[in-house]
Amino acid sequence: MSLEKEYLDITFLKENEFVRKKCVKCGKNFWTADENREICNDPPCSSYAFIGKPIFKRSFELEEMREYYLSFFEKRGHERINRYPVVARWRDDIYLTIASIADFQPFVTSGIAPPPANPLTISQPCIRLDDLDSIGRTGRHLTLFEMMAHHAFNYPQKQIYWKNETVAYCTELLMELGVKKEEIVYKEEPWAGGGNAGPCLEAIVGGLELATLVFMNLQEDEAGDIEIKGSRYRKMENYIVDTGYGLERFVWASKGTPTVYDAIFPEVINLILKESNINVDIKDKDVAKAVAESSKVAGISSNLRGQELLRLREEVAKRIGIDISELSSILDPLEKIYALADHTRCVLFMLGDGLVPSNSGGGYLARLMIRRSFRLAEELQLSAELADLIEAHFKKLKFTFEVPMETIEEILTLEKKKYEATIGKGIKYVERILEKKKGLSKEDLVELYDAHGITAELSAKIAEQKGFKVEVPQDFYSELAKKHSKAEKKEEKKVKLSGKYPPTKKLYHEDPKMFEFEARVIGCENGYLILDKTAFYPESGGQENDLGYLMLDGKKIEVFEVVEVDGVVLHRVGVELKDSIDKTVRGYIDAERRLRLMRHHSATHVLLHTLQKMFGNQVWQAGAKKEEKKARLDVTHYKKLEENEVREVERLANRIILENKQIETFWMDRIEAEKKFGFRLYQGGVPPGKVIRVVKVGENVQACGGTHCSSTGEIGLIKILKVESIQDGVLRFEFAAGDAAIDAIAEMEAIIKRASEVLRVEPLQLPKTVEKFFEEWKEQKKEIDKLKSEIANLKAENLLKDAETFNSTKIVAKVIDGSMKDLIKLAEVLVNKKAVGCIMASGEGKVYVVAFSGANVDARDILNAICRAAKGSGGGKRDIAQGAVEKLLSEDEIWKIIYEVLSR
RNA sequence: GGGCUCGUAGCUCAGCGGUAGAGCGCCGCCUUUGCGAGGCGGAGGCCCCGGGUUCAAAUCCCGGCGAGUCCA
Repeated sequence: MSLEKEYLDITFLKENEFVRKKCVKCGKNFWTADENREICNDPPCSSYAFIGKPIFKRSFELEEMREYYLSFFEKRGHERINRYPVVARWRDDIYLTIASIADFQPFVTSGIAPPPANPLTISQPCIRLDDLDSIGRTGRHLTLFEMMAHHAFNYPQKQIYWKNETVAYCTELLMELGVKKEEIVYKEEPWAGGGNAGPCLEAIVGGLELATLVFMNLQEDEAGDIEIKGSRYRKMENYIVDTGYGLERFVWASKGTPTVYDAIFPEVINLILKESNINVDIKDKDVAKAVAESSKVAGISSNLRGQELLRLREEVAKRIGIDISELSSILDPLEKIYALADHTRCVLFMLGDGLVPSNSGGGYLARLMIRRSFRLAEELQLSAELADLIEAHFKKLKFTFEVPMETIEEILTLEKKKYEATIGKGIKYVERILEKKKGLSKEDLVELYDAHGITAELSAKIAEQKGFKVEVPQDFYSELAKKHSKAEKKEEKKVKLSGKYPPTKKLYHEDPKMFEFEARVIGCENGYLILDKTAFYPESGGQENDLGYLMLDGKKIEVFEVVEVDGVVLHRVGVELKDSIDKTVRGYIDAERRLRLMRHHSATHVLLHTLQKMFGNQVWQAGAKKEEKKARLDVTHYKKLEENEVREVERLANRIILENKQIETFWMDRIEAEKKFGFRLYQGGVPPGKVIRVVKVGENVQACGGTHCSSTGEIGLIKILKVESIQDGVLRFEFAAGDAAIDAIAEMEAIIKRASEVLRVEPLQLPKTVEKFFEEWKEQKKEIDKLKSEIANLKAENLLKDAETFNSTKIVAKVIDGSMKDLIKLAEVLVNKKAVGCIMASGEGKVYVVAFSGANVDARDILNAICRAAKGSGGGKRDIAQGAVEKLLSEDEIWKIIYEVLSR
């Protein structure tokens, strides 16, 4: 089955003289009200017609256009929704918000949770980093763009609107903006992404795709009967209107500027021009023409890398009749300016929404963009700081961000320091390789980039400055890709249930201090017992599961593990109890353990709140675990804490405990909760469902399914045990609360006590004493070394006195007491005195041998001869060789062997 | 989340199974009216930690800790 017929029932198109045609160039279907149109108008079938000739009746600034759009749909019954953050914290499959529909995946689109409004309209800032190389070059690519959208979520029992209305709205909007009906083309292009798919119409005007109207009604299913782009899909029960109108493109189309960049942030472009050493006048007619032609040509090309880019330039040069090198001298710097203007806007949203730069995870994407910006700024010899550009964007955009400009500036300052350190180190490294190898191989370039962050281009530049010719190979980046292609993904193991069970009633939510309960057995599978209700807390939200036992028919059954699968709580008992179904059991929970876990859970909320209060909104929970003995909390933050800051955190957290604030838990409509408390609710991830459980600890509010104390006083105290950075930008706090804190402190005390007992000093004197001992130990070691050298000298003199002479060389053959080190020291002295010989010493169950030669014989030959005679092995260098043997030889025997070697 | 690189003197690093090194910095002496510089000498090392292999480990292998970097 195909999607072909999906387009035929859009009566609006037929009623408004739109007819379906097949593009004579690409062969794809499109709808047009222009009876003479033969091509779909989508590049490459045609090229931009709006540059220099705006397609709307007036020009719009970003905020005007956004407001125009949102109020257009508001007037037509849509509720306006505030934007979501660009950091997609409610998703575990993507780091960044890539589309407006991403706001509502997966719970709203799958029907588990209702949408915040229906229908709704939104202008959602989105970040896409897949076309990084194209940014600035194509005139249309942006890393950050706003996707204006209206969405309608239809369910079998409740339909809002579907294809007809959607196409009608789009047509009305465009016509209201001054586009003639005949200029609009709706191109059929099936859409797929994120596990969903559906028919889609692309709205194209003047060769520019302005909007995408997706009718999402399919979901991925191997057994599905519809195939799109290689995957199989089946119909969904609910169906969703997912539209995407490119705000920046609308503004571009309204202005008809050479590039989208000129249309949306001319202020920043001008600022860069002013602060850099580029003397290209973008207002100059020839320059504008070159840029406009470049955009047009790029508009009809999809792939823009390497060779393709060169061909694009040739084409542009031919069209406007200038030399390609002249064209490049205009476009090269301009493209960098555009890219920098784009990148800094993206960085503003990333950091503003609380992303902390890091060397891995989502934070890496922020660092990637920041470093690219630094590189561009360097190439443009920009005198302004990145923060200046970001502030210019900030002032223009008038958006509100969670993280203030001062913090963004501080982060950028730190990032610059790190970047400069990396480059500085890298340059030295390149120079060292050049020194050694007199050139750079492809492998060197790959390693320099992969392990040291030095781009191949920079390496080549440094090499050139040192007088070496290095070419960056064409397949450089594919070589890299090869290195990285090995990644594998682990499947999370989940218990599979064969039967169907109703969701378990969770008694632990009703009363977190219920440690005994009665319930009915409703199932038993693979050693897991299923009850109709339970007070056993299953492992979730980083809180470990409860332990305890069940009483069934007077027998005690231990519960080893508790897990939750799709709302059903499973008690692992390790035995099959098929005949227990419908029987009543009584459950007993290990109360001490649960209380400790509860204290740790509440303490985690207190600690997180304290950190956010102290360090700002970029602090987000990045993971947490609550165990019986201790808990840990990972948070994002851009710098390491000083010892006194850790103390302060501990002090403030404990103050909240002293204030004995109330801890409330309640269920709340998720939309209402989001509106009231914002996305900061979702520190520990996003729970599914229409209503969510909210935990309020003092001022701190979080969505959380865990068990909690009833007031902060019950936590007792919080003791921070350790703060470490598990990766750049993520701090891990290990701490203990209540009893566990007392235990942890006692443990530390015991260690100190033991140490002070050994050293026989008061704990207060420990640091001083240890330092003193360490210093003394080092000094004594040096003294021993010195004495040993002196002894070696004396011994050597004695040995030489007694030594026999052979061919005017002193021969030493001796058995002494001493360690391997002593023997080698002695050998060193004797070699300097031009002696030849071999010394043996027995120790630790084996016999050490050292042979040495200060004359015309190889010490290794002597050693080998000894080893053969005394059963052993060894090796070394020409003047000193050492080894170990089984048998201690007599001095006569040694002498004889040396004599034999010398006589050869 | 996955991969890679690196932890040696105060700093920058070399050594990569067999005697722990260089440059800069530091200290002393000589030279110089002084500064700069030069000459001679010297101090300064748990070779990140723990285990293994080996006659022998800074060096090889495994684990940990720390730093850096690339990719998704």
